[in-house]
Amino acid sequence: MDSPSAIAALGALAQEHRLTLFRLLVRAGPEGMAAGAIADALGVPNSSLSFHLAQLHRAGLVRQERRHRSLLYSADYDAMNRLVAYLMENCCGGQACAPETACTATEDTRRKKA
Amino acid sequence: MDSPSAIAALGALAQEHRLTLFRLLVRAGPEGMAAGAIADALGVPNSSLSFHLAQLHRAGLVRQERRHRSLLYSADYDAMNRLVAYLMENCCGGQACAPETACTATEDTRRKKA
DNA sequence: CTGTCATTTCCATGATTATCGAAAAGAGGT
DNA sequence: ACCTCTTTTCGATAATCATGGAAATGACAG
Repeated sequence: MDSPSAIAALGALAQEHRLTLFRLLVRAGPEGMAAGAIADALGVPNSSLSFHLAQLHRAGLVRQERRHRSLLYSADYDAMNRLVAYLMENCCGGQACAPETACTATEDTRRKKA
Repeated sequence: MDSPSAIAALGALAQEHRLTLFRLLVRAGPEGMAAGAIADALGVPNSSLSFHLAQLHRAGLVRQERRHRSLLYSADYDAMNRLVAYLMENCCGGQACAPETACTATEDTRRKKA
């Protein structure tokens, strides 16, 4: 993870609707949710939601996949973990701290479920 | 951690200088750094740096403490950990994932060092 | 090929944010 | 009380971002 990517990701999350949306997708798991279902859940107009989804997608935090007529969006756990690791990098000069823990729903888990 | 606090924290970090600054303080450890030393390290004018430090402070990510004539700023590891936990909350519906790891330089560590 | 459903793009408006020089404010030391 | 060092506030400018209705796009079923 480099600085511009981290800034893009943090900026994408630093907005009421997008933060709610991302956390919704984190809870939803690797299967994700359709754009319409998300719009219903958040009570946000379609055009606004599309804008926010695009922001999260460009920031690399969210994946897009077509299923029938819908677009399924899902949280990218790897990206989230990389972002967290970047924030905590060399914490305390690397002496006392070594977090490195992450959400375990990686690509492998996803393939199993799918 | 509630949503407005998380948005404030994420927004504070979503800026080139502030992200660099926060990571600098994370590396610096619980002792922190003086505002002037930070300005030198980042090559940012004093007035700009003060603005960014205030943003991080209002977002609760950074602590302020006077030492002689200088103001020492240090990263608030607890706040960082709470933010990360908020992001990953109920990951995958709480089934496969339970990260919960954090930087260990908490207040106790700080008191020991000080 | 046509109709329909799901989603995105366009566009104008209003709101927030970053920048940095100059001046003010706060804290010690003497 | 005064001087000096450190940091913050002020203020104007430029840039970026959020919003939502209307129109366009893309995908599938019949």
